[in-house]
Amino acid sequence: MSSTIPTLGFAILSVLARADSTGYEIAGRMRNPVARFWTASHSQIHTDLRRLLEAGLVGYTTAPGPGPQEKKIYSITAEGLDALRKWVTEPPRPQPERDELVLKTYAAWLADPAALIAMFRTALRDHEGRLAEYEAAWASVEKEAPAFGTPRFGNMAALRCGLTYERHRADWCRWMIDQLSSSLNPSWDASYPSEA
Amino acid sequence: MSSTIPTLGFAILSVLARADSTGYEIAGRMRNPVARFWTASHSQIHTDLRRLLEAGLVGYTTAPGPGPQEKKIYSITAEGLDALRKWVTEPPRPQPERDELVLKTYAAWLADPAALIAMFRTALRDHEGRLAEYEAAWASVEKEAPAFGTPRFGNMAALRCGLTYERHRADWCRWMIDQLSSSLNPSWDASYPSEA
DNA sequence: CATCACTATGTCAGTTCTTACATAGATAAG
DNA sequence: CTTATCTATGTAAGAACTGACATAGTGATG
Repeated sequence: MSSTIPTLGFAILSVLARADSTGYEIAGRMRNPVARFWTASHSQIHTDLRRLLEAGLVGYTTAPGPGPQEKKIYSITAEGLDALRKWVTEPPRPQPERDELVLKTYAAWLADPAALIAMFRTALRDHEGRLAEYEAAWASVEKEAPAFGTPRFGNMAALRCGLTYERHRADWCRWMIDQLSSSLNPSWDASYPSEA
Repeated sequence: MSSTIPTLGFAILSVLARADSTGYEIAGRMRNPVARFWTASHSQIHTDLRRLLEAGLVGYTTAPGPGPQEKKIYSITAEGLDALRKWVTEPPRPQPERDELVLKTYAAWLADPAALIAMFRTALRDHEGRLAEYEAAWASVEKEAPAFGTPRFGNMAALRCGLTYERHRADWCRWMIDQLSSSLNPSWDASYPSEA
């Protein structure tokens, strides 16, 4: 084929395979806790929707919209579903690892430990917040035990990854805070009253 | 300032803060296990090095090179070190989460479980391989217990993150394989000999 | 002796993505 | 009554990045 579908295209198809949506709703669904793994701005989603449309992988019906343009409710076509099914089991291409916090960590030896502690505490709070969200969602999905072949199975599987990811991240942040704290006060391990 | 430094610029500075390097060497150091968190192609690194040079954050000396051009050994300037130090403790901007394997997982309910198992087994092998690398590196860095203020502290901290990340990933892949296996053979939990 | 991998720099076309701009109705909060 | 937020679509400039091309010496493998 002349035009290849970018990964975002498949992310869009993955959303549409569950429910017909407007471009705006697709963006929202990708920001939702269970599906927070390929976020994109609405402008990029609109661009890629047009390409999916040209490739015949999606279609749409119109409805009156709030703005000057009509609202377009997109749905996946049979060809789109085929393409998505085929793509799912293809080996993922090696991802470029890009993590700003780890990069900062790599250069952390140059900076002020106290400022670093503050930064990691903020990161820890974020991760703990998301972890709580995921754990609540997990509790309900685990009881349900969704069967393979239903969309809820996909939710559960992605959620499981998010859950253990946030756990690992929070643990690592705590470890960093510990390391940085003991570098501020090297005699922490002596732990006897300072005003004896 | 008119031109902002992209994150890759700081990744380059982080490498140069440890040792003077050619553009080629920077790319290599960013591919190295301990620093696998902001990879980039050499073409992008050359582009950003020129911008860092224009901003006065790096300098270079030349030496005879293998190709038609001279080899340029870059080093970080005092201004570059200042900029890097300042950047390190600034809160990281929210990262766009993009994970192709998790995206495939979200759509996994549409595909063939056997093919998915094969895909996750491959992913598991990759993660276990990197985990073994990281664990070996960790054993040596832990004995050393590098002090804050030395580059080895940065190595240790980044390595720690990579280590627990690969652990979480490998665990998740194993969990996925279990889930998918039991969907293939739903009576696995009965576990009595099939040829009794 | 040929071929391959490694070292080393650079350009260029094209893709992907971000950010800002532009429009506009409904609904809720202050 | 004003302001903000949510719904909803789109354009356009520019940043960031990929992948292919181009050049060329050294050293190792076969």
